[in-house]
Amino acid sequence: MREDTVVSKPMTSRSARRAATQARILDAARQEFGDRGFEATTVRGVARRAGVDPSLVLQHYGSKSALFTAAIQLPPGDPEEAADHLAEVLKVRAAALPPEMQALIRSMLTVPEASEAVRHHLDERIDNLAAGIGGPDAELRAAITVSSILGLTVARHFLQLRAVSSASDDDIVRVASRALTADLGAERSR
Amino acid sequence: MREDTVVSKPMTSRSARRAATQARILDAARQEFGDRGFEATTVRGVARRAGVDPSLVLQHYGSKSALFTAAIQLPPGDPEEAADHLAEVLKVRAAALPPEMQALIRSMLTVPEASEAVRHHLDERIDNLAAGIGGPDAELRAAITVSSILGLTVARHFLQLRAVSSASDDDIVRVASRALTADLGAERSR
DNA sequence: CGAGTCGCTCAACGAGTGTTGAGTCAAGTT
DNA sequence: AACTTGACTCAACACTCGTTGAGCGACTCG
Repeated sequence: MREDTVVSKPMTSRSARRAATQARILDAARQEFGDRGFEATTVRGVARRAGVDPSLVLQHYGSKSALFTAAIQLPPGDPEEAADHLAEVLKVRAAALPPEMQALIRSMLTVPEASEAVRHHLDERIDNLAAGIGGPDAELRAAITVSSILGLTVARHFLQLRAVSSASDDDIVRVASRALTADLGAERSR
Repeated sequence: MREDTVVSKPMTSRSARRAATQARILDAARQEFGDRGFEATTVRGVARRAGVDPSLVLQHYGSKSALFTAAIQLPPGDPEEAADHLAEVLKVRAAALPPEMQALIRSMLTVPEASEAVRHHLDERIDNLAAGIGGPDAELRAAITVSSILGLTVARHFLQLRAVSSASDDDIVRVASRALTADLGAERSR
């Protein structure tokens, strides 16, 4: 009910310490989910990585599923600022995806909740992009662009395809930007 | 089932019958792996779907992992004939992916063996496509094209993105072909 | 400084898993 | 017809999982 913003009590010892371990558990969960996926991740494994007893994990998050739900929450500001698809492409540059994003994508093919989250996330981006480009088949072309970025992300960060792993970051961004905007650009410049 | 046993063929009852149930088990395995992924698929579930005792599944295939290996084998002729990337795009048309392909893709993010199989499969296609288009960054551009097709496949058959699920098959093929060949086409028509 | 709160650990349960060896019974062989 | 083969089932093992309730012990507070 009430948030723990009690000024009279020292925040460093009790509540802060609990919040710290809670955050440590969440971090461990994101890494485990991101590395192994939902099914192969065990509560015991998360606890081990966090240096904590397995039961404590459930005292904090209730269940493995609830822990997963918490682990795949994306920071809210992130997707909005990237309304431009070019900025999306640039995200491929990062050597490693943000942990929550990696956890989300890793399980998107096997866990309905993750699948739905990715679907909504991408649908939103498609709408934003489609509104920007206009023209016939705007939504479909936006969907193709966004799907391509998804495929590129999977190929690079999860499958490690040779051609996209050996190439430099700059090359990927340059060539991918040109390829994915060749169709959209024609519409824009006229 | 009683009819089946009594009225069955007098030709080869022993080996042929065993081969038939082996094939039935494999089909059931492909569906289960394709629907749930490797981890969530149980030997008991496969056996139930095949109408067979769980232990028989392992008598035929040795282990769950070996069964998975058998289930994700792609027919050999298929990938060769699709050297042209345009034909690849057309594969998106199919309402449902071939069962072994679906099983393969479903687990590609969580099972190393599946991940490696997809990686090799796509690397091969990239090489074929790159050899065909030539020019600077040929391999990288081919990789982007192939990755885009992967993303489109995932978006359509696994995530069911609104824009690619609601659109007609023909529209997808038409718009996707144009988008993905816009960059390559310039090089071709030189 | 003693009482109590509370973050945390310990030990255990029940369910479900992959896997195995022995047993069953019809099909095939002599 | 008697015997053998082999496809298949039954029952069980060993293990890991998520989850739970009781208990410990350090820290907080009156």
